[in-house]
Formats: sequence, C-alpha cells, structure tokens
Amino acid sequence: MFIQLKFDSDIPIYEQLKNELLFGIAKGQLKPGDRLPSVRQLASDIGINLHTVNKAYKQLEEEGFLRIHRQQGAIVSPDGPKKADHQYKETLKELLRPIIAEATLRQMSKKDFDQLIQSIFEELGGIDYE
Amino acid sequence: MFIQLKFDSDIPIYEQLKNELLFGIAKGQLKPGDRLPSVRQLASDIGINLHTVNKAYKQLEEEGFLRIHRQQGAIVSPDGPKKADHQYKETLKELLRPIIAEATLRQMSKKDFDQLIQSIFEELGGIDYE
Amino acid sequence: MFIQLKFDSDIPIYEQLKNELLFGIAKGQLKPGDRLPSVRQLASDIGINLHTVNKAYKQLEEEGFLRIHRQQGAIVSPDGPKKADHQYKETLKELLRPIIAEATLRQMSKKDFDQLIQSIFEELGGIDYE
Amino acid sequence: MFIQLKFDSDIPIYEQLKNELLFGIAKGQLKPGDRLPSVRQLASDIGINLHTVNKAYKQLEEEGFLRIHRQQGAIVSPDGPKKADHQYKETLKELLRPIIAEATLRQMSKKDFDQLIQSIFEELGGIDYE
DNA sequence: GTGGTCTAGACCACA
DNA sequence: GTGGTCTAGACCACG
Repeated sequence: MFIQLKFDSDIPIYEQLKNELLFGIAKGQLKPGDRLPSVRQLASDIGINLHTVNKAYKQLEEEGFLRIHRQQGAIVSPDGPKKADHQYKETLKELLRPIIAEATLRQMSKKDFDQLIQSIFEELGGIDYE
Repeated sequence: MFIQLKFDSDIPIYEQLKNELLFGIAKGQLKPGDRLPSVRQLASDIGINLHTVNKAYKQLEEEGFLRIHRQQGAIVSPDGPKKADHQYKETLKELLRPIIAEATLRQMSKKDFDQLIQSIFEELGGIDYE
Repeated sequence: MFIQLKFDSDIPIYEQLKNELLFGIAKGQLKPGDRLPSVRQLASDIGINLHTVNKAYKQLEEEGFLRIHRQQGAIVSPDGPKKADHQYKETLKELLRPIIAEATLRQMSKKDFDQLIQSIFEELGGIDYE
Repeated sequence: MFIQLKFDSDIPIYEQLKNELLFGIAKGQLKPGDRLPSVRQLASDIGINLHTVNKAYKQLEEEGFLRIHRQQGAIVSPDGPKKADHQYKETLKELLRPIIAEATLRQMSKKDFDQLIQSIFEELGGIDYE
C-alpha cells in the first residue's frame, strides 16, 4: 500500500486518504477481509494527525467499505458497500455533469473523454499483488 | 436561465452557481457573446448575496469562460477557455479516479458507467430553444 | 493620430485615451500648438461617450499637457507640463518599484529590463510624420 | 515586515498590500518557504479588514508567489511564479509605455530614467538582515 | 487557530 | 445601472 498525499492540495487530507484507500481496494491491493494498519500506525507512517486517519476510517465504515472492530482494528468489508442504486446513480450524474460540461467547453470530444475513462478502468483492472 | 441551487449541499453555493452556468453554456442555452444578468439581479433572483454571485462570475472569468466589463456586466466569452491540454487531462484524471474507484466497488460495470456518461453528453447535445 | 482602445481592458477608457494622446505627443505626432479634434468629433470617431473624451482632455489640461479654449477647442500646450521635479520622481519611483519587483521575481535581469526600456525610448525617438 | 499603506491613495489597499509583499519577497526579506502572518493577524496589525488581506493573499497565490494552506496559513512559494515570457514582456511594455511617454514630456532624459531604475534595482539587491 | 464561505450594507468609479 | 472595493461579523471545516 502506497499512500500518496499532497499536502498543498485544496482537497482535505482525510479526503485524499479515503480516495487512496478506495483506490487500493478497487485495484485489489486491499482485499475483502484484509486488515488495515491501525489508526496510530498509519498516522505515524504518513506523518499526519491521528484524528485525520480516524476520520477517514470512520467515514469509510459509514459508507460500507470498512468494518471497524474495537480490538482488531479495521478490515476491508467482506460484503462491500451498498450496490449502486438509482439514488446513487443520480448523485453520480450530478457530480459528473459539471465535469463533463467543462471538458466539452475545453473542446474535449466524447471520444477523448471515453479514452480517459478507459485508461482509469485499466489502472483498476490490472491485478497487483505486493 | 434556470438556476437550481441546493442550500443544504456541502458544495459551496458559488461553486454550484459556476456549475449551473457552465452547464448552461455547454448546453448552448448561453451562447458566446450573450449577456448574463447583473450580479445584483441574479443575486436577488436566486435569493443569495451579490458577493456570492460575484465570486462565481470572477472565477469563471479567471478560467476564461466569461468576460466582465465594468459597465456592461458579464458576457459569455466569445473565445472560450483554454483548450484541454495535457496538464488539464492529468488533473481531470485525478479527479475521476476516486469517482470511478467507488463506482466499481458499488459494482457498476464500465458499461453502466459509459451509459451514464452517454446520457450526460446527450443532455448537452440536445438543442434547446427557449 | 491612431487611437487604439481596448474596451475589454480593466483600464478605464478615459485613461487609455489619455495614454494614447500622451504617446502621440511624446512621439511627436502631435506637436506643441497643434489642434486636437473637438470632443464631439473624437468621441464619434472612436465610438465612445462624449463625457469620456471630455474627462481625458480635462485631466490632460490640468496636468499641463493641453490647453483648452472655449472656442478653438484643445491644443497641445506649447510650454509642456511642469518639468520633472523631486516630487514627481519620487512618485515615479513608487510607481516603478512594484513593477520592477515583480519583473525580478519573474527572473528578468536588469539587462532584460533595460532592453525593454530602450525599445520604448526608440519608439518615441523615431520621428513620424503623417 | 514593515507594511506601509496609504489609505487616501487611489490605489486599492489590497493592491498596495500586494506590492509591499512582492517588494519584501524581491528584496529577500521574505524568503521562499517563509510563513506570512495569518490574515487575521496582519489585518489587525495594519488596521484593515481581514477580507482585504485575504484578497491580496489569494491573488498572490493565483499569480504563483504564495502558497496558501488551510491550516498553516500562507508561505512564500518555494518555486516562485511563472518566468517572464513573451506575453508578460508585452504586457509590461504596454504598462511602461505611457509612464515613459509622460516622463519624457516632463523632460526626463533616458539617462535620468535609467538612474531611477538603477536606484530601484539597488534597493532590491541590497542584502537586508533583520 | 487557520482559511473558506456567506451575508449585509456602504461608498465609489465608470460611462 | 454596472462592477470594484472595503468593512463587519458570523459560522464552518480542517487538523
């Protein structure tokens, strides 16, 4: 697990951390049932505040990606989160709408956009043990 | 011009406003050269503070989507913003990565995702008279 | 006399007009005693408001560059403005300080800067009848 | 950090503040990586509104001179702004043209002008411990 | 404690 | 009537 954070970014650290963890899970580096480092451990590894890691874990638990046990720490949820439902897809659409609007105004064609999407799916598809 | 804002959203109002305007431009409801409502006008229409509208306008100008004249107000830039370059595409990719990661974990296939993208492009492509 | 205005600029029109006129005088296109177009004439030529031209003329008169006669209109002052005194040079220095500060931060050397100054003086030096 | 503002100037306060900060950086009083006072701190020190300071900081960040962190406040950018390119030099030239035109009309020679430039570069070059 | 956001209301410059 | 500037004061997110 390599966690890469940008401390200059305007995206909150806990948000970046969530993203990195999600990406690790989606990519298969973290598998259902795998144990995550303890809050304390990860915080010291990355050099960030303990509360920040906690917040990321908590939210990922709420969203169904992790399970947190008092003693054993956090593990990747074996069940995964709630499947995409209509509600989720609507939210997703609202999220993507302005992104795509801007991309088209910058003269990206749907084809360009699709290629970019494709490249991300490929990143995820590549199985990666370490 | 229909602007729909969610005041209880965690997305800042000025950001939502930017998105709505961008969407309007991308959709062709607002054409290059078209005049936007004055900051005061729009602010009172939507029921928000004029500074908030101003912030949205200013940022859109900064990004090349609008031109702001002291007297004539804001118009949709005839030239449009900078075209998508490598830098932009990289940023876009970083933006999309966590979104796609989460979608796949919610068991959306690439096909599902593509359909959603497709539907947004259709919204934009649809000619819209008013 | 070619007056070039940028209506998109954040520099007020009357200010741009003053600059253009000053440049014309400094360059020798307008000589001491020469008559300027009437306010009405110039305004309609350039396509701007009459008050705007008036403001430019008035200020140039106040600063000693023009003389305005009720009947004959405006002429380039035969005496010219007050010579640069200590006070003026101090103001000039304060004006140039931030400009130079920024230039150096953008890694322009004094030599680069001098070249730029030189090129402007050359523009002015070239005698130009038309 | 000595910030000197003229409240009766026609130059906006946030602009003056930007200039003072730029000058401080160019002079080496503020070095890359140095932390600036918090917006509240500086605002109360100078006796202006925090939003005014904020505006100055934001614009300096936009132009690449500062980096602003949500928690740590603003620091002088280690990388500095974009280097002077052709575009910048053209803008600079347009800025200087009317200044020089007026100076020559006030009978300043190029030599006089160069001396003034020289004196400003000396101010910047002077090493300054505090 | 830091900046980010939002509101409210004032005065000014410009054309 | 338009945006630009400035002030004042509030609440929030982040770490």
